Amino acid sequence: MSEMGITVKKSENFSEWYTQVVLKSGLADYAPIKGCMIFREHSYAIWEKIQEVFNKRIKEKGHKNVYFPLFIPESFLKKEAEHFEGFVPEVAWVTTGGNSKLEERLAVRPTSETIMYATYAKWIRSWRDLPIKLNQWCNIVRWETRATRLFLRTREFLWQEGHTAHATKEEADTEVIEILNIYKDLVENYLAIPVLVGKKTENEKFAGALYTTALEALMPDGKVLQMGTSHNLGQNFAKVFDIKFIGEDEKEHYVWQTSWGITTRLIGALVMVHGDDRGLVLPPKIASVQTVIIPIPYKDVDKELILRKAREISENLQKNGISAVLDDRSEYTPGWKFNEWELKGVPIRIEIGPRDVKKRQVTLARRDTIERFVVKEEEIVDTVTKLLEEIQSNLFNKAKEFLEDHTTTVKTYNDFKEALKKKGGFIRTCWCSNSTCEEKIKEETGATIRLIPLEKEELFSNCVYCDEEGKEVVYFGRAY
RNA sequence: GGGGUCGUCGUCUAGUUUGGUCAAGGAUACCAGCCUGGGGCGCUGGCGAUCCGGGGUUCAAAUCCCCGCGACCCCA
Repeated sequence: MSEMGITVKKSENFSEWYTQVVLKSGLADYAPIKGCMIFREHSYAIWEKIQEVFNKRIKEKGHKNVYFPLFIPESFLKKEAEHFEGFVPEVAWVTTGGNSKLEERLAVRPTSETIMYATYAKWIRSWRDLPIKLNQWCNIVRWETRATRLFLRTREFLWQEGHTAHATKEEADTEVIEILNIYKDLVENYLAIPVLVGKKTENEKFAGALYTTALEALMPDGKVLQMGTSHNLGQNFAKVFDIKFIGEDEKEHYVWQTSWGITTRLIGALVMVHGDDRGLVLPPKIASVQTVIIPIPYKDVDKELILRKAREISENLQKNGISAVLDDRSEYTPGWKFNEWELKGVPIRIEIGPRDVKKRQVTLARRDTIERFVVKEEEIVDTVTKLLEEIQSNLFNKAKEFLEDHTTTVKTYNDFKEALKKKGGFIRTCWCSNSTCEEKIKEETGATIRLIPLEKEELFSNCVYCDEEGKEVVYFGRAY
């Protein structure tokens, strides 16, 4: 047996399993630069699917896509002090152009607030210029010094960053929540990954924001992964970049801004949450190939007949909006193909051999459960359509169950530590809102407050750390 | 942030402990030819590695020492 398949079990060595799935399924490869990766066809197709879904949703809301420069002058980055402090440790700098040293060094964007907002200041004069609702899909560089992981933490990654400017705080608040909801819909209904949504604490918020909201998902190893963020920037950037408008009241006002993003990290989450010992398992709605048809020809039977049937099925599926690939490569055996497509996570496999042709049927195999059954020819489209939906919801439900199983409510610090150690996951508890307690807990356990739920939950105890009066219910966890 | 492991044909690896047997062995992939086809099938032949890079020790280095580069794992 070769080393082509996954050689470790997800349950036995999660890290190693993850790396193998990513590499062997053809999602990604290492680049010859430390901490950088290659997004191969398979992962880029997933990214394009994410783009497709998200673009559609924000365009419906009136957002437009743009592209701003990769380089940001140092002076821009420095304008908002908190923002600069937050990002400077991991900024990559361009100091030389050709043979000449630059007068002012340029940051390779770690995020584009500053370069975009310098321009917003130029564009905005009147309340009639508002709101501005722009988004860009681009690459980002953050010079990580910590250990990097494919998709999860790399020095360069792809993302989408939305940047809006509004006349009032209320409008900005609404924007933040609407985007958060679009993210939740994308992640839960397409990627089939359940999330918790909420607000970040002061310690965890975006550098320079008024407040940050986020989606957090639970990975099978009990660690928490942030799946997207949406910030209300308040007027912090408006004040330093001088983004002002004359309102209907004939007075001068600073704009209220938001920014929000999701990254290619989502693909890493997809691998971790749904993958199994055979490789990737893709939710049908995000899979670029939803069905693969594998003809099984024998020497003594009419190969053409089988192929013709296979083609017919493929066309029929595509006519009905189901993506299908006919794998008619004669140089590989059916068994070989089964393994390859399973590794790549294709939701449904359709086998068609002499047995099937004779009985006017096909054999279906679903990737999520590895079940196999026979379907009559005329029922293929209906069955596949239903099965795709079923796989989609099955994946979500399984992940949801895991999330619920691994969310523990505690009242005491001892229970907190025990739950974290034994199960990991989310620890739901009460907190006094004092950042000292938050920091102490982080120091002692490595867990941080991932979220304060948007809809306030009813208090049930004192602060889990200091035992002073509890002010809010929060969710702790160890984050990636 | 702390600790550990590792780097040998495209890939996975044997060899490193104890320097000489290594002009580096195997498997897989790849190429040619057969055979096949409902789970990575089989047979024959072929191609393929200045042992991650640099320096040092030595009569002799894949093996020992130093520096660098890169990757992985574990813990917080």
